[in-house]
Amino acid sequence: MNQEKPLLPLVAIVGPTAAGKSTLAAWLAERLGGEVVACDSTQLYRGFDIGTAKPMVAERRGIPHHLIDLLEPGETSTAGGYRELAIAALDDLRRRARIPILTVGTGLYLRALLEGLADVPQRSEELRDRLRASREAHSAGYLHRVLQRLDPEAARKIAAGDEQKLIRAIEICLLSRRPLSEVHRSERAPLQGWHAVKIGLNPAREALYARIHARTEAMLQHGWLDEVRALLASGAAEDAKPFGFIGYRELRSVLRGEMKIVDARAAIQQATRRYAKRQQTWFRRESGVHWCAGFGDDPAVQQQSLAWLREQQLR
RNA sequence: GGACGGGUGGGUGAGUGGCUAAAACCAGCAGACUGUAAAUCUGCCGCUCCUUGCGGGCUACGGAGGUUCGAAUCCUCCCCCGUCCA
Repeated sequence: MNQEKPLLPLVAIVGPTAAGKSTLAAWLAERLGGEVVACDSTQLYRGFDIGTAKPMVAERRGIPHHLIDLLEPGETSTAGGYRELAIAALDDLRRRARIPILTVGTGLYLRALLEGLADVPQRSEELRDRLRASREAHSAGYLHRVLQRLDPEAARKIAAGDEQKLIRAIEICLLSRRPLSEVHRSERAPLQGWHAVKIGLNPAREALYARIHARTEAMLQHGWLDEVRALLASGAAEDAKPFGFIGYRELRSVLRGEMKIVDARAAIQQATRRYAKRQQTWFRRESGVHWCAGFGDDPAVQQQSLAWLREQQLR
């Protein structure tokens, strides 16, 4: 049972990587009595600092930052796991009467937090291994045919080549003994007690790409490669999840001698551009976003955001 | 100067007479995505017109000619690039 909580404002800053979300968040937090809550699947990992663009201490302006550095490399972040952590963090902020300001790089996590997730089983590695094994033993399109049998409606929505989503869909059907599409129709539990106001940073594409390129250079100059080397030396498994993140995978190849640093840099910049594009595609559909056509460190954007937030909270 | 090899759409690179606006991959663009999401996947990708169709027109495989019903593919000359010989 959810006890009735008074509705408090929660600010979510959405936008592509390198748009200046962290800067804007700290700036707003200073003026609104807020604290920053990361909503980013990669910043959750301890030790993965430079490449995930975690705000450095100096950039935090003394504002507490939450949901950063909580997982070890060997752990796996998930949308559901993030939701739990975030709800706990929000409860804490509520008690202390501070406004949460989310820096949202991972759209799925925000949605999971705000709208809730369907009540479905968690991932089961054993089942997944078995599915992958039988996939090996069959012809192409096998997983899609399996889902077709379990849940034709879901099968229509997932491409035959999308193994990752097919496996999750089949997993849910099997574990919950119900079709996924039916599960998804059931009620989700949206976040209680918070009223989300969303600000979107949407700088011009070319300018964003230029920033991405420059930021990648800066990250490398600030010792990103050494960070990766140290993480590997500290005993983290080379195939641990965060080593698959943009940049970490390329630099791991450099350390293995499989790639030259200049090529890695170009690959990182390109992967980041593509990532930013996917984020923009996702956020474009996000409802109720107040969009700002600029970077979060732009004073005009900052003033505009603050003014807009004040309007919202006066209601 | 001579001998080979090669010049294909933004890039790499298949293609040796019709099924080729031209494979594949990359880049790019658009999109999907309810527990891996910095992930995964899908569509488009010469120009243009419309009655948006397995539709029409135009342009295209270094350049110019030629052979052929038909050429990126064959022939001739020219221009570039690479390797080797002088």
